[in-house]
This record gives sequence, C-alpha cells and structure tokens, in this order.
Amino acid sequence: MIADMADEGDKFVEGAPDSPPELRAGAGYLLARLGAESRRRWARMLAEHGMTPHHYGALMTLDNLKVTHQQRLAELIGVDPRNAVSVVDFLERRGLIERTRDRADRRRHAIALTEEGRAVIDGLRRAGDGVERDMLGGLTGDERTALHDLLHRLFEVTVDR
Amino acid sequence: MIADMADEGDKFVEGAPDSPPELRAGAGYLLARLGAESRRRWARMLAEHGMTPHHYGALMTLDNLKVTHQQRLAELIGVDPRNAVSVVDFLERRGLIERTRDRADRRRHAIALTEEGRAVIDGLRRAGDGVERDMLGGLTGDERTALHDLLHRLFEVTVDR
DNA sequence: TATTGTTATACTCTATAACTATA
DNA sequence: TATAGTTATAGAGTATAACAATA
Repeated sequence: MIADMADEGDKFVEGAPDSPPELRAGAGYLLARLGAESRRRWARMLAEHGMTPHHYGALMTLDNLKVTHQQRLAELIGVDPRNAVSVVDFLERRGLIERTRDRADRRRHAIALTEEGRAVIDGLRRAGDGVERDMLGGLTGDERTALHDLLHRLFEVTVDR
Repeated sequence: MIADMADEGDKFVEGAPDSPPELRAGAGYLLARLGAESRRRWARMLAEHGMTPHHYGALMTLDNLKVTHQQRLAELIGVDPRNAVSVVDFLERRGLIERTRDRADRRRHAIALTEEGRAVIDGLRRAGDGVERDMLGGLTGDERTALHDLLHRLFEVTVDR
C-alpha cells in the first residue's frame, strides 16, 4: 500500500524536514534527457523554417568545414550515412548546398554551401540564439560558458577526430 | 565548382597552415547532438535488459522520489503524459512498480517501486556506469564532475520544479 | 469547467538489409 | 575485397485528437 505522494517539492523550503530527496541521476542519463529537451525546442523553431535539427546540423557543419563528403558529414551530425542521403537531398533541392563528384575519388561527392545556404544560416543562427537563451536562461553567464566549453570538448573526444 | 575536401583533420598538426577550422556550434545544439549520442548508447545497453531509456528514467526517478503520480513522472522523464501510460504499464506488468489509486484524489494513481524494482535498478546502475565511462572517458575526472554538476543544475532550472 | 489517466492513431526518426559504382 | 553513396523498409519514438472518471 502506498501512503502519501511525495512529489510536491515546491511546497517545501530548502532543508525542511519533509523536503524530497534531490533527483539524482548520472551525467550520461542527464545528457540524454536534457539533450532530448533541447532537441525538442530546436525542432519546434526549425519547423517554422521547414527544417529539422539534422538539416541545421548539416548547414552549421558545412559552414565550419567549407567542404566535406557525405560520410564525414553524417558522422559529425550523428546520423547513419544511409540516412544522410535524404538530408543532403533536401538541402540540395532547396539550393542551400551543392553536391559535385570528387575528381580524385569518383565514388565521393564533395558537398559545400551555396551563397544562398550561407544567407539562410545567418537567419537560423539568429533564431537559434533565442532558443538557446530560453533553454539555458536559468544558468548564469559563467555557467553557460563552462557548459559550452565542456560540451565542445566532449564533442571532440567522442565524435570528432 | 568545389576544389578539394577539407575534412582530413587528423592529418594536420595543431596550428598547421591547412588545419581545418574548429567545429563551432552553440551549447544548445551541442547538447541536442551529444544527448542523442548518449541516448543511443544507453538504448543499446538497455535493450539487452529489454528496456528503453524511458523505462530506465522512470525507475531512476521513482528511486529518488519514492512515490509520485503519472503526470509528474511523465514531466520528469520528458514524455507526454499520454505516452507515459505505456511506459508505466510495461513496468507494472514486469512487477517493477506498483500503481494504486490515491485515496485523496481518486483520479490519481500513486506509483512506487516494488522490492523487485529496487533490485533491478541496482543491476541497471552497474551496467549504466559502463556506458557512462565509455561516453565520458575522454574527459578528466574534474571535467566529468563539472559537467555533471552543470547538467544537474540545468535539469533543475528547466524541467524540475 | 479543469484535471488525471486512458485509448487510438498518424507521423517522424532511427536502424538495417540489399544494391550500384567505383576503388 | 572494401568503400561511397543510394534505395527501400520496418520498428521505435513522438505528437495529437477524442474520451471517461473525478475534482
């Protein structure tokens, strides 16, 4: 038999006798949980531009790398190379990227942003700043910076290189 | 026309003339990207136990709260209350949680872990430690701690309370 | 009239198998 | 034989609409 609910945390002040235990979870799980939250918010914003987080990631990555090929792009944005095809197709149809055969290895397609792609990115970046402020607004400036640095480093050691 | 690919980053040493620009992205996007990576790894591990990240999250959350109701649980694990039904159903059928009507508000179902649920959690936690070491192994101990603290705080200010 | 939980369903994302063309 | 890209498909995950019981 279950007695009373213990989830009305906001009714208790810090250190009160009945204050519920902190929600404790590992960093890996929290990363997955908060990542889903962040993804949801990005997806909602990007949907207004007719895009998905993968499209955004691809544009952003190409803006950094200038040129790359599909397999590498897929790796960096975190999709299986087989599923990257439709992502790249979509952006190409919209005229935001161009896909040309690599002369040295004709199996490969070199991918790069078009002029229009670069223009679109600027708009998305501005919209993205709003999402980020909303998601991380509860943190101090120092905390946001520290989190950004740590995530950037984690990205390097897990997916990049 | 696209000239050469610029993605063979590992061939260049730091500061070399042709070294590719760092992959720069905002904290919100990185959080979504790395969250998906973490989720994938958790999902793979949990599949061996016939579970999903949501099931894990529900068990972990109940272990912290002891008792709660479905809406609150759904909020904490990040699923729509309507979709939390099948998550709770699954765990109840496995005998890991028990669902009893709240006497004070008979619309509500009080949810709590069973003895067996607590035992299963111990096993999952051990398996989860392996996933976490794998995911965060490239960071130093201090970095892992700092990241964990920041994620925990972000969880508080975004979804909890 | 609002809230808790439920059922049902459509849609998106992700994972995977099988193929073509180049190397 | 291995790799880059493609096509196709099934399953998991997510979002949404409509409803019953209770407040």
